[in-house]
Amino acid sequence: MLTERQLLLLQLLVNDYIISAEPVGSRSISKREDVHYSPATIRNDLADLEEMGYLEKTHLSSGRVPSEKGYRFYVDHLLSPEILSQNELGTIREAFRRKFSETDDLIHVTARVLSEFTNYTAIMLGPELLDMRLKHLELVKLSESQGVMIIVTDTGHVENRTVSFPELIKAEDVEKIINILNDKLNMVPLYQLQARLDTEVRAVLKKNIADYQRVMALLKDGLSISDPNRIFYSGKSNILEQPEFRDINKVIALLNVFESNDLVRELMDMPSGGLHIRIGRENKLNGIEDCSLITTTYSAGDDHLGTVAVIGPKRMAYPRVVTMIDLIAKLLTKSLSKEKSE
Amino acid sequence: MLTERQLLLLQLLVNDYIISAEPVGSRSISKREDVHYSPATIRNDLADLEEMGYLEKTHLSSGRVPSEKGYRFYVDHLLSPEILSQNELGTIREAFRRKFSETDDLIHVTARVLSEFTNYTAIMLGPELLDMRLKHLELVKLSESQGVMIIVTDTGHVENRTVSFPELIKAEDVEKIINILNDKLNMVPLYQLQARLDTEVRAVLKKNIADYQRVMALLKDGLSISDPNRIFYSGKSNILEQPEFRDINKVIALLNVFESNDLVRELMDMPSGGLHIRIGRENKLNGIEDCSLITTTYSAGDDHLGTVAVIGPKRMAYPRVVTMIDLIAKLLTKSLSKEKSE
DNA sequence: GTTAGCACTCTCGATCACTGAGTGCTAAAT
DNA sequence: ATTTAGCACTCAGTGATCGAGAGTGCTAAC
Repeated sequence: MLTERQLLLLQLLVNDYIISAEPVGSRSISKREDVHYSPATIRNDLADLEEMGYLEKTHLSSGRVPSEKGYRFYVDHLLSPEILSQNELGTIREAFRRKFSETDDLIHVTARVLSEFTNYTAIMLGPELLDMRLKHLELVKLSESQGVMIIVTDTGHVENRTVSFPELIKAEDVEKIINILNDKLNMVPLYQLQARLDTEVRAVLKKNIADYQRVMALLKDGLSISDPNRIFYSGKSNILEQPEFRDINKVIALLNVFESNDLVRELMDMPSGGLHIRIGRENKLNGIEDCSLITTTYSAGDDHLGTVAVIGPKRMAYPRVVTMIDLIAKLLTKSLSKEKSE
Repeated sequence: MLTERQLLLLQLLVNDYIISAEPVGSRSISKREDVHYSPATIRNDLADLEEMGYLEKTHLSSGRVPSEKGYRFYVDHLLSPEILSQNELGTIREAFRRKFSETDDLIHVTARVLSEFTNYTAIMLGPELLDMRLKHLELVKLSESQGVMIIVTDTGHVENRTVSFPELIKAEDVEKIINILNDKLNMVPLYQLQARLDTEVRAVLKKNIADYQRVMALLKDGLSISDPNRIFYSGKSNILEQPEFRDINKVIALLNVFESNDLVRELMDMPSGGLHIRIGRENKLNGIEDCSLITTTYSAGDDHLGTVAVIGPKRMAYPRVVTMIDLIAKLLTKSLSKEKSE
């Protein structure tokens, strides 16, 4: 168990280190106004904390730096969210007040605000596409042989894919097909589309459409939703201003992670909704051992949850980021639900 | 005027420097098998080339490095495109052979191939949205008050935006409106949509729809195309492996440029189609004084031109990149036109 | 339990000498 | 008239050395 004083010292040390990025020594802690222990006393406690694994030294006679265990303890027990100034709060609220013509737009703005107010990198992950339901289908012919299949989901998300038309299909037939589909597949979850095509649509098509087998092929093709949800970033270069990223190789490793959507999706995959903090190696992913990730979820109507995250160095301003990401996820949720029901 | 030997030396020196990234000395040039001049002779010529502004020294007694003027001369007069191995050619062709469900997909793959085979960063800029023509409009109601407006262009590009519905508008009315719009606005360039709404649609709506003023407001809103064309990147981290980017500040400057779509669009704006090479400061943009940019255009049917670019250090493997970007732009054009007319 | 004092460790920056690569210039060779 | 050999000179980079400064651990006194 940690003594009161040790708790205090750990907290002060982490706070200090977050700001300075330099190993913190006993003397500099003891100089603070709110501390009236001598350097020697502090040294003893720091030595204990180090022995217990909460602190580390960069070399034999340096000041201390929090270990991952230390950060973990800090965020679990010593973290008090930062209170934002009225000023900042106002600016952020203002950013969400304007009208957004596209959902993508709103997501972009959210990412930008988050990265600008934290000075780290913001990552936005849309809700799982496959969980959405079909609201409307449309098939537009572009030329004799090519067309676009458009899928609108219940959240207002729009997917599109190019399809090649069987030759000589008639315009009325296209209309008929679309009507059948919209009738039969309304509000079906996207991941079931393929299956329902066989069970519910095939028979009707057979009855109504001449060349129904080719049409089925076209539909199968057009309704294959493999496309994963999109990922947006903002402030990628912010993280580079952190002193821990003066080493180019770390930068390369990090940017490589960002370039792989799969990795990022894996990285942001959390066991439940709400706020999560992953520190350093707790992220099971090469290249970001020196980063911390804070995620939370936002909702895009009903139970469609998206994820918003901030990634920065382990030495992250946790109090501020926690407050910020929480606020911004709530504002985003509000904006999205307003769009739906206003 | 440059002598034969000077031309040769300039070419050899640039080629050498492109590979080694180190200042090139007279001795190392003279050691090549295809050169039989002594270091002293070469030194004299290099001194002349330097005097004429084609070469520079990093310090008084260092080897030479090409100046921007030197690179310019090199690409204008000494550049012979690299011939790709059958092997590489095959792999690249193969990548374009598979089926793409979305145009975006194809663009992504193009960017990836280009960055992987050049080891620099690829940038893809879609055709100007505003030049496209309206092929099909759709208005989908999501809830009582919200809907999605979908715009399909003649190239198969799909745009969408959320709109708020006037209360109590009837489903048949929505259908009527859409029919009118599709009738009146077919093949109108997107940049004219707003204007045509007033001149051609207003009167018809007035006759047919009860609450026509509110509907007009909705349409005005939904048809405002301000959204600029999208930009894709691939291999952002490749460029960081170049020794000239060991300085973090250059990296930050470059990534900042990448984060601003406006800047990148400005950067890639060329006076004409076809291949362009911009070296260093020829790019009028802070942050990329040390980069070269090679762009060319691809076509997405008719006269919709998009731009594809490779950005790397001034010391770029020009012969290879020129060959590569040319090949890939052609393959992309072919894939896009195949999609339309196959 | 807390603090003062002291010897010890390690980093960082400055200085210095040395090496190697490269140049410019002059005079000899072709 | 070119081309080349020879030589003195310049400069970046490396490694060794040194002192200052910050910090620690330990012991003994408060």
